[in-house]
Amino acid sequence: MRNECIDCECVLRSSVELKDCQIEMLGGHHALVKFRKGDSIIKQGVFSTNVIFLRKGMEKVHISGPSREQIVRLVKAPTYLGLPTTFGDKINQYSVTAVLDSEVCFIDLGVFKKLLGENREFSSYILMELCKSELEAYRRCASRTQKQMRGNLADVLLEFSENLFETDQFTLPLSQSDIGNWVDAGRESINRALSEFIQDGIIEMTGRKVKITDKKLLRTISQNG
DNA sequence: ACATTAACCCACA
DNA sequence: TGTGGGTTAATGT
Repeated sequence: MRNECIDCECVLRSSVELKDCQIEMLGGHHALVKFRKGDSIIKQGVFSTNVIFLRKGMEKVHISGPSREQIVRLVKAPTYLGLPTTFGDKINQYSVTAVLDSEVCFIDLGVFKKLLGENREFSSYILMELCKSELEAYRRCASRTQKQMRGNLADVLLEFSENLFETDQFTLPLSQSDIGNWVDAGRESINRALSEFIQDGIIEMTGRKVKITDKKLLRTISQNG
């Protein structure tokens, strides 16, 4: 039987050579699962002993706050999911939900820890990823609290076009109220701001399809906020 | 908050 | 397999 871990990015991406026996171990203790958009992959408050690697798709990471659900960030494949939540605590501290059809691999935490112990490069790669992600979180936190809504919305659009989809034309995977939850705004404000962007010729929209026509202006809005 | 539209499910032909 | 009605979620103002 073919070991699908051999060419999986969870191994390749780290640019780390796992030993054959380590790949074997991974192969024997994982489960590949497909999720449709809207499906919940990690549920806050639920017991978990798996590390999850996202092979394909895009997910929103969200946490239930004092009064409402807060979207923390969006991630796309390939990446690990739930490292902080499975290492830090047996109970998930946040939720992850697919916003596009996705493919994920559940890896037993014990096996994952064993890999970290045996393979120094692998563990330093993981450490690096977590550091980058923490820095990113700090940056976003400062930026989001200090910027006006239009600036934040501009950031979201730029995020989609530059990091997530890498095109100027894409289909929003989130509803407007989700975007509101993301940038701390009501859905109506989002709607109005989007209309303004259209008026100003910055974007074109058909349903959820977005085309960015004036990226420079969008950047300006993002900067002065 | 309200009106309009789109998406979805189900019964029925 | 296709169509109308009824319901709900998303959107626009």
